[in-house]
Amino acid sequence: MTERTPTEAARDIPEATVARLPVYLRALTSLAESGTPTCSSEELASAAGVNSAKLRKDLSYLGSYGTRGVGYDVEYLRYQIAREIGVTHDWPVVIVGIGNLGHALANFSGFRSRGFRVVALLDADPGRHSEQVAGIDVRPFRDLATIVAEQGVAIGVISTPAHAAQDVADAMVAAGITSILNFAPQVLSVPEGVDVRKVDLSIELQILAYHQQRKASAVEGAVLHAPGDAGGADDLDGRLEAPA
Amino acid sequence: MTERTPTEAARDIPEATVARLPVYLRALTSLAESGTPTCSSEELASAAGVNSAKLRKDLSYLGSYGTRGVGYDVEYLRYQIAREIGVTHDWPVVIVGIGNLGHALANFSGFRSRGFRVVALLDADPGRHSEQVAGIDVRPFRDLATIVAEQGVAIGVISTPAHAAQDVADAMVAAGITSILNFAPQVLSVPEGVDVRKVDLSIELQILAYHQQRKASAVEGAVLHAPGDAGGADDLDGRLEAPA
DNA sequence: CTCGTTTTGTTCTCCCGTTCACAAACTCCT
DNA sequence: AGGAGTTTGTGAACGGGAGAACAAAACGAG
Repeated sequence: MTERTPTEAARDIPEATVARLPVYLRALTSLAESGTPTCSSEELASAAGVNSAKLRKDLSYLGSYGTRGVGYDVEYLRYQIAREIGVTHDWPVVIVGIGNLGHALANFSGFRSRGFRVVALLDADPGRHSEQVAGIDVRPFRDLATIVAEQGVAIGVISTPAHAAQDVADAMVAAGITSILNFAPQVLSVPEGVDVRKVDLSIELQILAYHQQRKASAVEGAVLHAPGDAGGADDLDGRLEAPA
Repeated sequence: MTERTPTEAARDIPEATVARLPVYLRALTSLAESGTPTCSSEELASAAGVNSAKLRKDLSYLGSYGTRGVGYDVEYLRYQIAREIGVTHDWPVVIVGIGNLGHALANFSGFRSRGFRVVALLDADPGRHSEQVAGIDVRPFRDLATIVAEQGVAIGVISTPAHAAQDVADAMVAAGITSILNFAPQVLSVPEGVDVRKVDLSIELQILAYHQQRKASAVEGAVLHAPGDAGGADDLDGRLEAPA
């Protein structure tokens, strides 16, 4: 790996590893707060809820930041991970769609403390433009392009109802945003080069329900529910909207 | 495998497939609403944002519900998937931690419309017990066991601050809940047989930030930021809490 | 200085998931 | 009835990630 400079880091970190780095970061932060100066891969792994072999392999993609026979320096490793995933920068973020979820997101302290700064809250509904949420004025959605350009925003959060999400995404892309976090239950189509991550509350519950159903039927051995409810699909109204 | 009954379905559906079934379900619901009677794997795949080969393979785990040369009957397939993941049942759910996020979750119409019924909102703070959220009274956290037993609750949602999450999880497990959806930024330890899924808002943003950082440095070729900010870790205050 | 202990970093193997490619099966048209 | 055109379902190749296992490296005791 031939000595890489601090700014240009390892070329290819596996996606699965990238997804775990923030977890390690949090565990390290917690260790640092409790005054622990160093930790072994075993300790850190258990704090992060993963296998220690996996942890060591993940960290090895970043470089050799540990000391054999000793472990990892908590502060040092924390900084290395933070730098790698970019939370030492300041990331301006816009949130579009200030319903219940948008409210919660705007107030979420976890964003601020991780280097994410909410620079604007946008909503298409003029009725909301008088509000202030988390000390930030709610502004008209059409101001998006201006704000993005002025503040150099690269990351946008969508917390609108599903039917509005694609339009918002299009506007974000047009304004120059290249990373989108989508909370609306809607598949977004975006051009090449734009990253979208989706968080879908009801999907997570449905996955749990699937496993729960299996656990239940494994136990009771298919005793209870009558199978023949052919009209069972009717209780699906099918509507799924993010909070208004 | 030798004619399985409706209730006890295919034995082993891959986890990755399970996670996509709700997406297919939503796409099918949308197609049904627009009056489409049948669809090809290509159409459904594009509506769901996946590859058509993957879609067909996923569906093949459920059975042969399509017709070669024709496609899938939208209503029929929708019901089959709904039954498979269990959303034809009614799932009572409790939400613990009625802060900003808990509010948003309680109001989220996507839960109700998918067969999830919020039977109780719980919070440890007595100050909230006078409130009503989404037409449901907020009740004391200590009522958890009673409610779970009376209503047959199997699924619990945690939207408390991180420091309370483990205690809540323990109480849920003790009360008989075996599926937990955790929004608190905290690794939960639970006994064998209990499923936990976590949704972590700030982790998603950090993953985006990582890729964004790489995009940026790929473009500007490491021109701008001065590397030598050794104190860079300081702007991480490290606190991460769910909305109070 | 040397040996034993601890813990990292890495290699190797296995498994899961994705994708390709094609045969089987169905419809429609003549 | 038969053939052309479609579309599903699946076998097989491929790639990436998980976990075990071990060699390399650091520390400490004597």
